[in-house]
Amino acid sequence: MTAHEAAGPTLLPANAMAGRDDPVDRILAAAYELFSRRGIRGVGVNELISSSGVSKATFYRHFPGKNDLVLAFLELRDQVWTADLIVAEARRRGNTAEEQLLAVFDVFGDWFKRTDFEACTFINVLLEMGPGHPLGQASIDYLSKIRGHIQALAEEAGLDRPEEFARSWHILMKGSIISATEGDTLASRRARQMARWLIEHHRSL
Amino acid sequence: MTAHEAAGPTLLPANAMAGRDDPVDRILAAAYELFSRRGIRGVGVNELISSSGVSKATFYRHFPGKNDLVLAFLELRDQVWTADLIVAEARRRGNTAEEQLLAVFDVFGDWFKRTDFEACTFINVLLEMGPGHPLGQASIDYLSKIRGHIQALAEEAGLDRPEEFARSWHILMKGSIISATEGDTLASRRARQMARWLIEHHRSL
DNA sequence: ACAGGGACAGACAAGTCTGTCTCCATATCT
DNA sequence: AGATATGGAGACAGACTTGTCTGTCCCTGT
Repeated sequence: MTAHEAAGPTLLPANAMAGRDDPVDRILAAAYELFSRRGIRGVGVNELISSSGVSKATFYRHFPGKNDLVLAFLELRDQVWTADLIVAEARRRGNTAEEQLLAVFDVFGDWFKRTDFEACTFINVLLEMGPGHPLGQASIDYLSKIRGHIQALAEEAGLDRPEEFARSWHILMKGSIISATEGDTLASRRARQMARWLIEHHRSL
Repeated sequence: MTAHEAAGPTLLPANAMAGRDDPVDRILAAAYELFSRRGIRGVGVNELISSSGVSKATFYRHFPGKNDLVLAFLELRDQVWTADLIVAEARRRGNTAEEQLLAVFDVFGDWFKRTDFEACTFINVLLEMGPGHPLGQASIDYLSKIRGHIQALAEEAGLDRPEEFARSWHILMKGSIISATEGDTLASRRARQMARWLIEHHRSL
């Protein structure tokens, strides 16, 4: 076991991590790029290491297996895509909580138009591996985390039954993503319209 | 074997276990069973032939390659699942065209509760292979065929802008399927509620 | 009766995958 | 300086994958 944490604080000089690129970062960057675009089974370890300029031994020193890298990738995707790209951007675009909710589909609209649009990683992995697989389960957890963001916004907006609201809302999000993958770049507008009706019915009670 | 043909309306075609003589039928039956449950890349040719009791030479005599079998499987799935299990059943359950439209989500509700629920094959293959792959394109075609059924019902119901209606409706169908894959068996009810609002807004010209 | 086609069985080729291993260079710590 | 840890490059193993090929059997048409 690589036991180097037993030493005191900052026994490693600062230039050790400042000078070169961390191999873990390079691996994760390559994993994000390749897994997002071509799925899990569509990318092999050999391509992963050659694409990140890391040796195979180094790869397996930092990750016990491919599955562990996928788990790290999903975590990274949750931070980069879910939190920073979707939720934070939607909160930035709207003033009220309701506006921020609807802005999710405006962000989707821009996202759908991107040439490198690659659908939702968590849905992809869930369907690719199945709900029984550990990676499928992890994807389900991250999807429910997305639903948690929606539920939080619904509570801020004072909407009725926020958990049920978030589940219905999530149906619109996922459905529009699949439709966009089919080529319907206007799916975000259709989902946004239905989302507005959903808000109205959770407002009056 | 997986004993699930004993319970009620099975997802398998009636001749799945029957055509004991024709090798093509056996291959297609095994393909339907395995591809539906574990995806395309999750099932190899060797398992396919051993599961159907057909020799490898026989397999390749009838299908030039695995892709051709997948195309035949998608066609079979369109007939068995889309046409017979969903559309025909929904039309049977409702009296008016509007009732038949809403009945789609009632059929979904029963389908979601099945233990062998395996999500929508066309979505699975589309996300697994990508929109650029021939199999992904074929899946897109079959998905648009499903949308055609919805559009036809919308026209029978005299709804406004039936093509746009069908696209929005399809978002609800696909989104609820993903949610059901995550474990939300009540996704059909949520989608049905939103579907009702969609009908109302396409009724008033 | 006999020839031929279809099907079964399985070896085999060529390539893929994940994961382990060795060899060597380099950089830091004692 | 010597010891230790980390990195790159790549050979290697074993288990896959798709697809081809060689046999042997059986069933059917003439």
